Amino acid sequence: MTEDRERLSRERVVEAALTVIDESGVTRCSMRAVASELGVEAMSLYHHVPGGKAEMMDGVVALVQTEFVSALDLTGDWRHDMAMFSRAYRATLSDHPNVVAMIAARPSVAYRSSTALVGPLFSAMEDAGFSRQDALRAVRVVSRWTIGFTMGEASAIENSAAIAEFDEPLLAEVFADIARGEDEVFEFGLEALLDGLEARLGA
Amino acid sequence: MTEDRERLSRERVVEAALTVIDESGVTRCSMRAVASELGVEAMSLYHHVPGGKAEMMDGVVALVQTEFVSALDLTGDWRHDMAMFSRAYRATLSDHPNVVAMIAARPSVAYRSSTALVGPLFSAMEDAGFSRQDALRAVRVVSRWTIGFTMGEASAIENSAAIAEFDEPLLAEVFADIARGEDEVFEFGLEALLDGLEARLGA
DNA sequence: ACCTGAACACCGTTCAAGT
DNA sequence: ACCTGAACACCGTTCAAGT
Repeated sequence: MTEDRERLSRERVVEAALTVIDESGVTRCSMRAVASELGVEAMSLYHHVPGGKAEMMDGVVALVQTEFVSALDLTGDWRHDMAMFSRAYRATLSDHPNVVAMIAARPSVAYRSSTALVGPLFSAMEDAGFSRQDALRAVRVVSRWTIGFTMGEASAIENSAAIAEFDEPLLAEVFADIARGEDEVFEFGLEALLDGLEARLGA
Repeated sequence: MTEDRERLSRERVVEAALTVIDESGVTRCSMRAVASELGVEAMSLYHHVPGGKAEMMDGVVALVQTEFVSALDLTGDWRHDMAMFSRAYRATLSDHPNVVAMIAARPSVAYRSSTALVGPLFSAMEDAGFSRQDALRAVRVVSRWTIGFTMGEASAIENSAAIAEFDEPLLAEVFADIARGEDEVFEFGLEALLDGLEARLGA
């Protein structure tokens, strides 16, 4: 009881929003629901998140992004670091599947929370011989590949109930492949992409 | 006036929803707004879209997907067809930027509307020497890469107002690169990915 | 300074009633 | 068969009022 009476803060509001999203989905994350999670009235939130719901949701994206970036342990080897970035990103997003779509829709918020990653990754790539421009492109390509992949993954798992009901044999095969698990396909795509990027080193 | 009195149908409801989404965004696409677009009351829609808003939104995804798939002109050369698929997908999604996130969140609906594409593409890849499993994986990897890329693109353009306000020099550079246009980065990523996939032909 | 009650203009959806 | 008015249980947000 006394814990609920703890002082409200921007941080606590955003954390409560993430909790609601993880447990009940983005749709259910209303100002009223977040307030109730904190044992408070909806209107109280606006004192700590003046921008309203939009700012609160941006805060959730930044929180998840920061969590993941600060846990990275970069080595300076571009290919290793890029793969680790992609795998760790996917792992974090798997912990918060309902946040993936929010991140995908807010690239500027996501980039803003990723300075600690982007800098060292650029350096590693330029040290390896990539041009500045190709390093920029590569980071963007791998980020989006990872988000795109994980987003499909989050939705596919959610929709697995629909998998069985295909009479079209090819689609049934596609969905059976999805049901088998995504790890192999993720590694397949990641390696293909990194191979393709590495080939650009010669040119 | 008389046009507005035209008989309602599932097709007209879904088309009206797409119009509202294209013009005003997903958020504004309420049952009431779609009904108003058709000169009708919200409750009338339920007679043609019994599943309510969810079914209507699924219908919008299927409509956009079908539009794009039926316009494809496949050649049987896997690399050419895969590139064309990705480019055409991106082009269609650029015409409906507000629909991208909806598609990304409904992979099963999207696949269901893509039979005409998936079949020939598999054949072309198997003819070229890919295993069935690698063909499956490749299609999924390229689909998701394209969706992930286009989704970031749609959001980045929307958020371009935020580009200028970076004091962090690296992020400013990233956003300047984004502002320069995405075509080059798209082609860079697509070619890298296809190169990586082609390399799997040897293994 | 921080929290809140009441109110406003919206939602999706149900259901009984109209034609 | 098709359309609709009224109603229900929700939204985000404002604003004046409380402490």
